[in-house]
Amino acid sequence: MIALVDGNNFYVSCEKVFNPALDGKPVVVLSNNDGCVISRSNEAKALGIKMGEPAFKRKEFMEQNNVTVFSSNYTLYGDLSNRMMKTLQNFSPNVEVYSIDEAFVSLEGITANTEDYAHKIKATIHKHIGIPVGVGVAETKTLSKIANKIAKKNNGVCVIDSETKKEWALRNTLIADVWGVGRQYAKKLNSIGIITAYDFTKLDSAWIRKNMSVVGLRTKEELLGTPCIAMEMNLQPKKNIATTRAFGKKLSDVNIISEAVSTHAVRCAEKLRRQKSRAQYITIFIHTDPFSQTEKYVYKSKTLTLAIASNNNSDLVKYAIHGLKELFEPKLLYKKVGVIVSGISDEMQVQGSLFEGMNDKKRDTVSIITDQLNFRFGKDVVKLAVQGNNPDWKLRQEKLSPHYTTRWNELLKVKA
DNA sequence: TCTGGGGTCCTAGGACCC
DNA sequence: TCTGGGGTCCTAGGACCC
Repeated sequence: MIALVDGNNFYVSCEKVFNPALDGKPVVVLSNNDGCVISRSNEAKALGIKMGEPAFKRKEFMEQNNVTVFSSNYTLYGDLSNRMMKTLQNFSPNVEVYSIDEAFVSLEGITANTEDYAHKIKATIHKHIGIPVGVGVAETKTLSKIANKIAKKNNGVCVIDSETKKEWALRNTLIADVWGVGRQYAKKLNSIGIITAYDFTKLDSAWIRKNMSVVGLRTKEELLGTPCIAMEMNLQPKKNIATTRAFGKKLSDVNIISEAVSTHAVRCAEKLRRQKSRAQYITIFIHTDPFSQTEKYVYKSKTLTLAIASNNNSDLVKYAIHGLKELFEPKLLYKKVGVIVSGISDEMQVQGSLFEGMNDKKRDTVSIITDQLNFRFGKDVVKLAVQGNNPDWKLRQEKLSPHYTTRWNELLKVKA
């Protein structure tokens, strides 16, 4: 059996850990740049605030209804997530961290009563981290996702361990809510009369193969109880790494945009070094405001091949700036730039270049020491001059909560 | 005025090889 | 006049996930 443990309204729940007075009140967390609503408390959902809604459209409504609003604080959520995953590892040696707020936990070899065990997991996470979770248990990942959804409507735990329960669960789950079935497939399936997960398990496999590829076929088998999606316990290195941000305000100055691009490139380099990889390609993209009524939308991108795969700051920045200069058109008002690195290989296995020799060890050392200093003293304490200091491209984060668990000077103060 | 930021996998079709 | 049969690699686009 596999348990899916999933934090309820995760980002909002993280904020509530340090603001217990918010319990029972409407709370939302916004995306970067305070753009869209990306996490809502149950009370906020009840008010009709939708996932992904632009915050500015709901500003007045949220003020009138005393909704507490937070900018996203990924440092905090990431830290609480790590703690949650560590706690889960006490329950099973086989934990797959699936996303920031959920994990699959293999219950293979656990002899305790499944229902009791699931309740114990839920209670322990709540006690240790302060986050409410739902636990869904079933034979396959796809079924445990369904169990988890049912759990959240009940007391937080749902175990599907018999044919009767399975059929009930499948009959009471819309096909659109099944893991692996998105909007497009749901529409197509509904149009031929497939409404529930149960209907889908009765659908002809050849039709599924033809219209939804092998991925759809796996979903059908998983719903029937045959595992097709394995547990993946080891963190796999990323095949693509991206750092992209919308600007705090629209920009047309290439020098300021260069600061943003080079900082994004450095972030990508840091992510590469963290997973001990190097990248062979770098893509730079830039675009204007896609929502603008008055200006035309312009999107451009450029992919460059590095002479030698690299993960050091100055290499990636050099290529990124080069790419930007090729894309940049004066007089346009830009809204966002991004850097994506790909062609990722192991740090230790680098193909040298016929013309440029091997990697420059000195520059790699500089990057490593920069990492150490920045980890100890704070992000970008040591940086390249081109990264600059102009605030215009930086995110809007007007409602940011403190970094309660990761910065000494932002620790919660308690009066006793 | 104000609309996020990451990822993965699969397939078809074209270009190429013998 | 007749024009096979087997592969691989790459890319763009489309679907999905959080």
